[in-house]
Amino acid sequence: MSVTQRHSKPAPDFPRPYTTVDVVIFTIAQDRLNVLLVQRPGHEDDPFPGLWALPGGFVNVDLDADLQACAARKLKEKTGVDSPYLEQLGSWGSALRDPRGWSATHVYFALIPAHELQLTKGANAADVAWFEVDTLLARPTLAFDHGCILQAAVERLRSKVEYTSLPAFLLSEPFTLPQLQQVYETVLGRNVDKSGFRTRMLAANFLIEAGHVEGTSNRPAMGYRLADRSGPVVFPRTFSPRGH
Amino acid sequence: MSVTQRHSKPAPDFPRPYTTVDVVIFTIAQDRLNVLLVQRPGHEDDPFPGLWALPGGFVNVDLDADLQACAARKLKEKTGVDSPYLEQLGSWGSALRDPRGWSATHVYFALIPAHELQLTKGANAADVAWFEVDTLLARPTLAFDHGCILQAAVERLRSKVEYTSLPAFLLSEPFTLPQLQQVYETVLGRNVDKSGFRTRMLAANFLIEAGHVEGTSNRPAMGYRLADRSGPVVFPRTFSPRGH
DNA sequence: CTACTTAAGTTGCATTGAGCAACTTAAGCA
DNA sequence: TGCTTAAGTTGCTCAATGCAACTTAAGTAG
Repeated sequence: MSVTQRHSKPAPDFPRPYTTVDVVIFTIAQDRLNVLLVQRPGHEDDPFPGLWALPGGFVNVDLDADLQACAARKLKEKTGVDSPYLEQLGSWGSALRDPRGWSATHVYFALIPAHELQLTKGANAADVAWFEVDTLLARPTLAFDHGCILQAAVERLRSKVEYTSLPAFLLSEPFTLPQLQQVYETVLGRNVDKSGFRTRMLAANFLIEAGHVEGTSNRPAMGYRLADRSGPVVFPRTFSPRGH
Repeated sequence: MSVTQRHSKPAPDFPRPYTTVDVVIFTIAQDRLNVLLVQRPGHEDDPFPGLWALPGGFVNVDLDADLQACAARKLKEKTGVDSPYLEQLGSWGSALRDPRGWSATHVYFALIPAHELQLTKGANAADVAWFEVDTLLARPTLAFDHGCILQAAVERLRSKVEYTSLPAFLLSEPFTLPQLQQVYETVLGRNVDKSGFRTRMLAANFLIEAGHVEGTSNRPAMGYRLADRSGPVVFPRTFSPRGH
């Protein structure tokens, strides 16, 4: 089915920029923040041949009802994941970012639990891989302006982690408070106090107890699920208000 | 001069959505938050004839080096203001938001000091006017999805006001701390404590003393300028962390 | 069966910033 | 000279954080 419609009077026919959507897909693996990248085809006349890039592509006016749906489609194509946390990051558009001409990309970022996906055997599965974010930021050699975009995404994620429950979307349910704390510390890049952390999380009232989870060889921890998977809760204060 | 360039191999020629930029321009007038709107032409075959809309329009690939420059151009055309605070809000794109076809708009929001502009005698000056934000939000009858966009802009502004120095960009320099507090209270829609407010503002270290400002008939207040007009500072805590 | 280890979870205290309210200061004006 | 007004300060209470020590519940080894 098509989502296009009959036009009324067409708009004045300026040359139109390319319209694309890219997705910054984060996960945690081995206590590191990782991002999914796709290798561009090696043909000489493609832009940035062989370089790694964020998954994305042109908006398809026949398939995509809106930008968010387009981002969800691209995410599903690359990861098989269906409805993760998906938030708009912003848009980047200029005359020079794509050698083929004026283009604007609408960027979303997604959080998916580690191990919740198998990189699909579909279309171009071989060209898809996880990369450690810190490594990428140290030597950004991505296609287009995707290095800048990744940096902006990481900054947004780090800043929201200071005062929201976002990191919970990086864990599969049920998860324990120590696991959640570990994710916070990984993303923030510093340790947080255990007792304060627990007080805040439980006071924010977004966790539902889900029975004990067996540990390896010590006291079992309480498991939790999210009361509402549609979005994070906002804490009244940031972590470490005194500035670390 | 043109900002376009010679294409390398053209991209696969999908039908391209329309690409537009809209600007939500805020100011304070009579202790109310106001936004600038433009009345659409009355021709029957234009979309939303006669309705009020956010200022904006199609990206011009020959004039606009990038999206932010396009927003700055549109702002200058409507207000004559040159370099106010300008921040990207996000993008809205779908098959149905414009009856002419699939379109995506990149939205910016601007803060300009009250009285710093004269609505230009230029092009369509007669069709430009300020509207009280609270009134508009109560009965949203704007063109396209501009009602939703305005609501998102107000939410973003209110939320950032809780923990940044953004409201300072709504005042012309030099301004006093009581004036700044008044702007905070207007945007937040509630009163804040005087002594706490002053402590926070001065501790954040973004204000530079600029001599006393004469009052009407009472103790004169210290005037201040911004140390850095490129962006707001972020406070370590929000206002009223105990939740009002 | 008991003691040791590990990690989960709790408790107690000093510190700090917010909230509130009263107070002092510096101007104009009658 | 004293009143009015608004700017700016001071002091107290309260609650959340930061830090550190403590208790609890499991597995495991002798």
